[in-house]
Amino acid sequence: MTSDRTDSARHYWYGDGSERSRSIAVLEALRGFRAAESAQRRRSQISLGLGENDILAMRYLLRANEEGRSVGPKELAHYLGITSASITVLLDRLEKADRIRREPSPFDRRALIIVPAVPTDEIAIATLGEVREELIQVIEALSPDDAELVIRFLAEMREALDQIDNHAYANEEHR
Amino acid sequence: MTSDRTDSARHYWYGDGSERSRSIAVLEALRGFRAAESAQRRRSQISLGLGENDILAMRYLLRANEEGRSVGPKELAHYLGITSASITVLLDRLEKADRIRREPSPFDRRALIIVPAVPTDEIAIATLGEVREELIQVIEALSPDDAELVIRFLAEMREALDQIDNHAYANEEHR
DNA sequence: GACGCATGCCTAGTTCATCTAGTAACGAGG
DNA sequence: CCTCGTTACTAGATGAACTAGGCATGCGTC
Repeated sequence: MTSDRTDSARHYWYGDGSERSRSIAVLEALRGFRAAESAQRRRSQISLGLGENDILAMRYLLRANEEGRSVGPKELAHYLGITSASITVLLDRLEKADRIRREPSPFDRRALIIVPAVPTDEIAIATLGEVREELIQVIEALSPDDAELVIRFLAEMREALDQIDNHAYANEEHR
Repeated sequence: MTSDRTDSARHYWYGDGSERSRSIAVLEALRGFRAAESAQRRRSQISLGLGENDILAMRYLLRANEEGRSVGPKELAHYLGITSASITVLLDRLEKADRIRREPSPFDRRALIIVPAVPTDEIAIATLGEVREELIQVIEALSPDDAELVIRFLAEMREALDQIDNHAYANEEHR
């Protein structure tokens, strides 16, 4: 296994106007946003008693459910990037809180399918959960076209991330 | 086994064209990106042995250092949104790994200043660290103006987040 | 100068979500 | 039947955060 990978294009520091330096500036901005967001999340003590991964899991499940697709623990674990042991505990939590049910898979008696036990609107709640007006204002300052651009950019970044290690559940089809 | 991938069926239940729904779509996109990013981070086991907050801390320190500003544990803790107890442990880790030194503050003998003990280039490494070409490609597909827009948007979101709970350290490093 | 209170960092002990390792049941193939 | 890989779970350990409290120093007041 070639475990190197840090050898690629390591041109140090920016300041010029190259594409590379623009890319780094964008990555910096993303990371800065992430830092601020998780700091804010910690400061406000995660209101709903739902952890980060719990919310992400519910979003994934509800969306899959809307598409008529069923999801098992393994797929969910891979999506979240956690191990099979962790997903079991996570599902225990969600099941105890009556947010999901575990049902036997009709095709494979070892496997489960996870059925969300809350209305789809809950996605909105989970998404909005702790949204502050301050953020909404920043977003609404964007023109519709700009908002569209931001959304598309983030979605493409997400897909790129998903494809980095993920050969099992994401067929490529590069957009 | 081969479960279909759901590609962008981004039809939301709130599919009107209102400003509110645009805002929610943007928040969704941000959260989706975050999900993918942290999953990816976990999958690739955080190459450097540095945790998330450790990297953010080093970035903050190195940048402050470049600006000729010195940072103490308290400020850093507030930036990361963690407690003073946690920052002590974090600094212990970084100091043991020879990434920082603790030096007495010349002004206040109770206080410390934290001096990064690695070259500034390390910012680039910390930023690029696990960056894959896939992401760079997405970013480079943006026009310069669009990249500018994305950066500005993310910076404004970060500021909004900082201001939600944060009245103390409103230092801005926005360049 | 000596007191009281505030501040900055650290220590001790706990909690919580993750991990690794190992187990039981099932599916597919010889 | 056996064997091997897969799926979900259990048990115990780890690590990074938290709360509560301790010491030293700084600063205002007498």
